[in-house]
Amino acid sequence: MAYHHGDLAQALVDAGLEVTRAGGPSALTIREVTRRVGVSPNAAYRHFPDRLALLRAVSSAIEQRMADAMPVSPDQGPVERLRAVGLGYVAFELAEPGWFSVCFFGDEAPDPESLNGIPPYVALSESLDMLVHAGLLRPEARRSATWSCWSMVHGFAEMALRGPLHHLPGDQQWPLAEAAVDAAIAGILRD
Amino acid sequence: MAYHHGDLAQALVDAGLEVTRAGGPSALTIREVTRRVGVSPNAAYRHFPDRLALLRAVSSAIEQRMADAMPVSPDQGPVERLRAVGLGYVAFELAEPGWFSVCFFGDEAPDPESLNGIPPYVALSESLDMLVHAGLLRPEARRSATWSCWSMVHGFAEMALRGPLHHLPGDQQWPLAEAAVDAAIAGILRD
DNA sequence: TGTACATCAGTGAACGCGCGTTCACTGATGTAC
DNA sequence: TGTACATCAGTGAACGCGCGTTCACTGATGTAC
Repeated sequence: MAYHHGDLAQALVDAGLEVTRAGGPSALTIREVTRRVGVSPNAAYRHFPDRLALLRAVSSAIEQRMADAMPVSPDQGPVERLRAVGLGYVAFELAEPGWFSVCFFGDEAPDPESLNGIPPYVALSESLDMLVHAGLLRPEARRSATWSCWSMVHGFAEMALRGPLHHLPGDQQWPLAEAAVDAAIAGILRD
Repeated sequence: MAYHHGDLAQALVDAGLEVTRAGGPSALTIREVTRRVGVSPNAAYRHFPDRLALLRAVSSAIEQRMADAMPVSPDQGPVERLRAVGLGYVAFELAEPGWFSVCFFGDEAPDPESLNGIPPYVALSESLDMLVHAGLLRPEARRSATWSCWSMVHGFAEMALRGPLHHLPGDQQWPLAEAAVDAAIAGILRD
């Protein structure tokens, strides 16, 4: 209605969330996003210098939603907590594969420093700290355990989303996900 | 030299191997591949009905190379064998990420039946069978163990290739890969 | 063995697509006096 | 309070790109008699 949109930047990010939800990072194009908002393509350049800048803004918005979608209940033992974090990760990646790709496997990999701002990484870290504190995980195995756990859940989600488990219906995927998470946990615990 | 190329189909597949090696499945375009062979774009349509058909042919060629690159030595115990298979998988994916994406995570996921033609899957299967036979793996856990192991190695490779371990130099990645594979094995074995 | 002819395997030009981005512009908004 | 003017936030058209694919074609090859 107004010639000036009001908050076009936010509207573009919202549209970006829509398109990446279904199609991942490559689905975000300046033209499609502006089309959805009902604005000319180059209007976007008033708010973002180029496509990548818009994609980064969308990525940040997704990280926020990820945090909201993966709450941790505090009254759990360390093993149960780690299990919940792992299954939460798989569930979120299966539920929102497009958004997931944007954050972790888009055009640029997250660098080690920025990991602390990424909710599932923080949740994983805390769970492992609790395991060490409880004497269930050897301190010197703490670091590699991070990557073993993350590898397992992410690998499983990839199998289910784009890999050989893709053809399996969801209710048959889930028990396999649980088995994978349990195997990862059993594999890192102190003998 | 000859107007008729001789074996254009094979030449196109070879060029496809080149481009996908560096750029993965999306790097395979009719125009780029024909350009490399020095032939007009539509010459490809004499040999392949469309782009996807060519991509499939390239994918088959890669599977063959994968088999050659991952030999199994027969004089190993089942656990050592599984470990070697897992580390071989990680090593190949790290060495040839582009090719890897073509086979497992290209435009179409491999369906369950065709898995038996895929070398690393076969090697994994055999190792797990040996574990069951040796009494180290419960038979009813055999199926889920397949996916747990595969998830771990694939997930780790993704972490190292495109994920948060990307910035780590290779010699620091490898111990983490070994820890991940060992965790997967320990996690699936009979308690 | 020679030759007519079918077929095979290419060519060159073009179509239509969607993309990111730039250009010159204009109407709406806010602000200084 | 009114007004001149700067700035802001859009528009519409266009450029150049690479893509898959199709069209009508032509030179090379092989084969039947």
